[in-house]
Amino acid sequence: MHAYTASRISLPSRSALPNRPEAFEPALLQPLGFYPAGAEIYAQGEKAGAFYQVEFGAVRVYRLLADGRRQISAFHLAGETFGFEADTTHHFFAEAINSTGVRVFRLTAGADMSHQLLPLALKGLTRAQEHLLVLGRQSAIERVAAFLVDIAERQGGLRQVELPMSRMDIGDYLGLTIETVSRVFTRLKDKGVIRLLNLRSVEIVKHDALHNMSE
Amino acid sequence: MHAYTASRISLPSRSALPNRPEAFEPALLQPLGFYPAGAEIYAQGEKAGAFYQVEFGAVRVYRLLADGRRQISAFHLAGETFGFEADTTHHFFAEAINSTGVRVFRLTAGADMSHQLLPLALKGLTRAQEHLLVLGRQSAIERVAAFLVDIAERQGGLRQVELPMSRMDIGDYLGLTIETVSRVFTRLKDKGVIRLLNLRSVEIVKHDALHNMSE
DNA sequence: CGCATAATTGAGAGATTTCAACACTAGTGG
DNA sequence: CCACTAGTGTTGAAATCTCTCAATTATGCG
Repeated sequence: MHAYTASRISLPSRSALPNRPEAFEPALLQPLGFYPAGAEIYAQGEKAGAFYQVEFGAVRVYRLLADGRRQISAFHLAGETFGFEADTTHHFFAEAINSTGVRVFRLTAGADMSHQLLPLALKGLTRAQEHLLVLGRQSAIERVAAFLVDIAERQGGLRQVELPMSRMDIGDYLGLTIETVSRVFTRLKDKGVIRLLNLRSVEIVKHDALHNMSE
Repeated sequence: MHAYTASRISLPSRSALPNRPEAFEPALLQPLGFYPAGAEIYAQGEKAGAFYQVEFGAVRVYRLLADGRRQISAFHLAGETFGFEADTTHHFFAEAINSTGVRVFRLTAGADMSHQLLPLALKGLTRAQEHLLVLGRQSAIERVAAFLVDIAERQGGLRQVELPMSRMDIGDYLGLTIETVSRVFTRLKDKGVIRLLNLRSVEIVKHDALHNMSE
């Protein structure tokens, strides 16, 4: 349904990220999975039993309705963790957005990882609940502003934001169509709030304006 | 901002609930808080350090925008657990919807509750992510259908559903206005899918139709 | 019984979607 | 190196859905 081409966008180095990624023991012994653009990491209904940490690239986690409508519940950038499930079954799909390296942490029957997993699960829960406010109560321009602010913060708060995902991905994350996403980008550009350097990178010119818009 | 009056709706007994509530040790020694309709259980920004289990009644957890728009991220019915936070600070508000009894489990520095909390956090995460699909990609009628199906299941899958919350709460949960919620109820009634026994109780006549609508 | 609150209904306005055309981009192969 | 092509993004116009504003009805508690 979706076909994506690898991009040459370089994400900020891990040390530039606001939240240093956790080091799980024995992290270096865990297998590193490589996924090309669009590759499935796991599917809804599949047996779960691991969690994942993005080394480089980006991941989308989503769910589908019967008629193909898609809701991306989260993007995961370098250093971030995803894939834990309440059940022994995956409730969502996860795909590499572009060339992505993922460290896989298998959950073994013996080892207890509750300590490490609980803060990650709680962080994810807070994120999801905050996103509910965006989807439930914010206008298109507020949603895009919130998205840009969020991504910018996760990339270290730099002026320039690199978007690893397509407009369609952004739309499916924000509950909007690609046309609306595109129109809002144009509106923000015309207002002088952002500059579109190219399709996948945005410069935030009026950081305050963007921030105010999103709350 | 909101004033609610207590209702006389009797929720199903705990034994009728599909998921038996966890028994946390030493549960019976934990204080039982009583909250009248509309009372605050905790506020955003407040110090966290406990989690809560509904004994009777119902709770809404929500977040506000600066201009007063509200998004309810979850309702919690008898037997359900809520209130764990990633941080030491509450990111949301929690209020009793009507007269509600809540068991409070303080998190003490010594005791480690990761084992008990992780599955609850993961369950909450899955719920929130599923709700994202509803808010992001479903129409008003689909949202209300999904809501009724969800509440019905959590009340034991009975034909008759008791709604402890107002139309405004439902609207703020589904990202709709009260007028739209009301119109959708009327539409579902006219289609013969549900019957409105009174304002707070709904009989599901065509369960399959409702279920199909919500997916 | 009566008042305040909550819910329903109607009509018009507004935001986003849909459908359609066009432009741009990146990768391919001549 | 350029033309070609498929995919991606932008823009426009009309349609649709939900919201807003307003009036009416119903409910529940004192």
